[in-house]
Amino acid sequence: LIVPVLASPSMAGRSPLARKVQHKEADRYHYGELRRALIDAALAIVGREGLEALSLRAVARRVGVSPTATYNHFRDKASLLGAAAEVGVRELDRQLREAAGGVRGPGERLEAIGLAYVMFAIAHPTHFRLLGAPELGDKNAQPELLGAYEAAYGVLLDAVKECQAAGVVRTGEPRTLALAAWCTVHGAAWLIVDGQVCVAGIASKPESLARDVVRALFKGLSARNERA
Amino acid sequence: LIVPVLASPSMAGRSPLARKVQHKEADRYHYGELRRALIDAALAIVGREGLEALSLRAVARRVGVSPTATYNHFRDKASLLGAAAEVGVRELDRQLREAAGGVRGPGERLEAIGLAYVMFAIAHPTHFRLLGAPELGDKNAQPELLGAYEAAYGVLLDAVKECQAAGVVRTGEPRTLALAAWCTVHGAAWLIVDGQVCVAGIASKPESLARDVVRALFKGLSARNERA
DNA sequence: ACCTGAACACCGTTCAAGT
DNA sequence: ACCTGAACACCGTTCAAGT
Repeated sequence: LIVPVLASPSMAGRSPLARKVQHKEADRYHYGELRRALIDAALAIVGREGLEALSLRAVARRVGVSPTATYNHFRDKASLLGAAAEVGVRELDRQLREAAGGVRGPGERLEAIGLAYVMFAIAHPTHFRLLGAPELGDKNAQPELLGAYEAAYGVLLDAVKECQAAGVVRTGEPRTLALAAWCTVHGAAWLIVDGQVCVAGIASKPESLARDVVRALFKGLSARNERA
Repeated sequence: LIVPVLASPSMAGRSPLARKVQHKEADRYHYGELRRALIDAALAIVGREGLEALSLRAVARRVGVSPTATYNHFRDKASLLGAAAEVGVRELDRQLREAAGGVRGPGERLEAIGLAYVMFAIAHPTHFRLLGAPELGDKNAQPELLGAYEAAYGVLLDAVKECQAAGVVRTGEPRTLALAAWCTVHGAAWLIVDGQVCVAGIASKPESLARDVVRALFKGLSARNERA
C-alpha cells in the first residue's frame, strides 16, 4: 500500500535548483513545470508536516521561488490546494481500481473497494484530510476536482452494477446504493482520521472498524435480514 | 428545526459593553462570563461568516476585548474552537434526543435519529464543519469535546440496543452496529456540507439523499435481504 | 509570459506592564 | 486574577517593476 506520488519526497523536493531546466539562456522552469512542482511541494508538505503547515508561502519556499510567482499558475491558495487535492483524489481512484482488480467475485470486489477507501485514509491521513478540507473553498469553482471525485465514485458505482447483474446485491437504483456505500466508507474514514473514534474508546482499532463497517453495510441493520 | 444557541445572535453579540456586569467598581466581566462570551462569539462568527472567518482576533473583536485577553481563558486557538465545538456537539446531541422523543416505535426512532443527524448538518453546515475541523487539533487534548461526542454516540447506541430488544435490529455487537450507523450518517452529512455530492450531479437533493442513505443502512446491500 | 520585491492588512502567540 | 499594548514571526494577496 505504498503511494509513490504521495509518499515519496517528490522530484522537486530537496534541491529545487538542480531540477530547473535550461530555458534558452535563462535559469527558469519550463511552462507547466513550476505548476507541477508547486503541486508536488504542496503534497509533500501535507504528508510530512500536516494540513495546518500547508501555506502558499511554504509551498513557494520549498520550491525555491517567490510567493507571488504562484499567482502565475493558480488563481489563489484555494486553487493551488484544489489542484493538489485533485492529484490526491486521482491516487485514491487508482488505489480503488487496484483493489478491485485483485479480486474475482463481484461481491468481494465491492467489499475490497470499500475497504481500500478506508485504508487509503488510514495510510495517508493528512492527505485524506486535504481532500475534504474547508480551505478548498467552493467546489463549483474547481470543476476538475469535482470530476476527479466523480471518477472515484464511478468505481464504486460500476462495482455495484456488476454486483446487481450477478445477483449479489439487491435491486434498487444503483446510484442510490453506491452513494450509500460511499457515505459509509467516507464517514468511517473521516471519523478515523479525525480521531473521534478510536481515542474515545468507541472503536478499537481502525482496521477492524473498517472491516466491521463494510460488513454491516452489506448486511444492513434490519432484523429481517437475520436468517438470510 | 430552529437552534437558539447556534442561530440566535447570542447575548454577547451586538453590544458587548451593555452586557458587562458591574464587578465591584470596575467595568469587567465576571469570572467565567468572558469565557462564555468568547464561545458564543465564536459560534456566531462560524454561523454568519463561515469557518474560515473564525480567527481568535475576530472573536476578541466581536466581544470587544483585547486579543490577548483570550489567553486567560483558553490555552490557545484550538482550545477556544474546541470549546465552541463542544457546545455544537451538545446541541447536536440535544436534537438527536428530541428527534428520538418524537417517535414511538424503536425502529422508527433509530431511523429518526439518523435522519436528524444529517438534517443538523444541512441546517447548520458551517457549525457542522467546525465539529470536525482540523483547526481543533489533537482530540486527546480536549477531553470534554471527546466526552460530548461520546454522549451523542450514546444516543445512537441506546437506540440500537432498544431495537435489538424489540427484535427489529438483527443480532450482533451493538457498539459495532451503532458505529456503522454513525459512519453512514456522518459520511452523508460530510459529503453534503462539503459539496462533493449534490453539485456533482451524483445525488439530487440533500434531504432525499439523507432519506435514501438511512433506508439503505437498514436494508443493507446484500441480495440475500431481498425477499425479507 | 513569467518572475521578483515591497507593501498591505491580516493572523497566533509571547511578554512586559498595568489594576 | 485578569486585562492591555507592543512586538514577533508569520500569512494571503495586490501592485509596480523587471526580463
